[in-house]
Amino acid sequence: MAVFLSTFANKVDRKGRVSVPASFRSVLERQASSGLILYPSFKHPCIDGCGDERIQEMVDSIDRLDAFSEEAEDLQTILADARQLTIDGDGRVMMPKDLLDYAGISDTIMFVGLGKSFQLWEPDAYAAHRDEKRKRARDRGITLPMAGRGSDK
Amino acid sequence: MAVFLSTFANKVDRKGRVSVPASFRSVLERQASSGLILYPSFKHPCIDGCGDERIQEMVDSIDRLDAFSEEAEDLQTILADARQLTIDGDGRVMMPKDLLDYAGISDTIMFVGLGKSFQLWEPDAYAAHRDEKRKRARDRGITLPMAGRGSDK
DNA sequence: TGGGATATAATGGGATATCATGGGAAAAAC
DNA sequence: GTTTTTCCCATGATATCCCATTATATCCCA
Repeated sequence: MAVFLSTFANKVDRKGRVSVPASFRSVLERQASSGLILYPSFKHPCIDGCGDERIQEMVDSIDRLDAFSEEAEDLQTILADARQLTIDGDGRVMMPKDLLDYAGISDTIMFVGLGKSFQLWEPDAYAAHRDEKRKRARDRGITLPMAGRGSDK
Repeated sequence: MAVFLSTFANKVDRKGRVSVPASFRSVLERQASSGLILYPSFKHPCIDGCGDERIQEMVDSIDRLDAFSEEAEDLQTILADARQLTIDGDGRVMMPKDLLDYAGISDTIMFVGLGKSFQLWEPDAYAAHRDEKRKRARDRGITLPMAGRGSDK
């Protein structure tokens, strides 16, 4: 599997560990990711996550902006707040407390696949967020502008 | 065969497994699909399905949008709700319970070929849906402009 | 063109492997 | 020396693999 797909609800144990969903692990391994990178979302009360590949792309993208622009500075805060977690032999990571607090997570984490990246949510918050997004998508009339096809025009 | 055609009714066994129709499997294999992707339909009480190829295109398309745009977020909900199922040695997949619930499926699934994709329906719901669609097509007088021909202009 | 023989398909069930999770002990940090 | 982290093993649930059975479709040859 090459992309982060689907959602998974896993438990945070008393030591602060969580199992990374097996399918997410296989995506990360394929990226030769030495682990997994998390940072607080600046749009939502959740945690954004990805592998090394994606972070590298983000760094390159930011680098392409004007060096001292406000935009570049804002985006650089993502890098400053990011954490690199190593996955242990059982497929788990230690969740930093401040990130859990930021997302309002207590004992269960929703892993949400978004293709090239993923998010971690508190289950109820995610349910609300998902409903809102789906509703908006439906109201607008969702269309998939597919790459590499005539309809893409 | 290169496209998903015809309809097939297969049983969901007590373990939640279903045989993917052999002709659908051969289409997926031709795509080098390691499996099959399912997600709840936006428009109907049924499950949409396709191969890896199509999802990969979708991910690439979304990736081309601005990383934190609303449009990208709406489209990502599809990825979050999608499931990748692997086809076992006997040509079967494990159906996730929530998808079965969404489509109201209990013990029999209708596989409906739609060319480049397909749908899974509860048999009675599909019969009703099919009648309605056929009736509408007849009332309107259906026409099909074929691609790649003079008439296409 | 029959009509039996041989694939292919769908389905069922038991054995095995994988995954998520919990807890203890060793190692490292403070 | 106490706390925190890392490593290792145990467990239950669930998915996966493997084999058997049946039905249908395809093939082959008289």
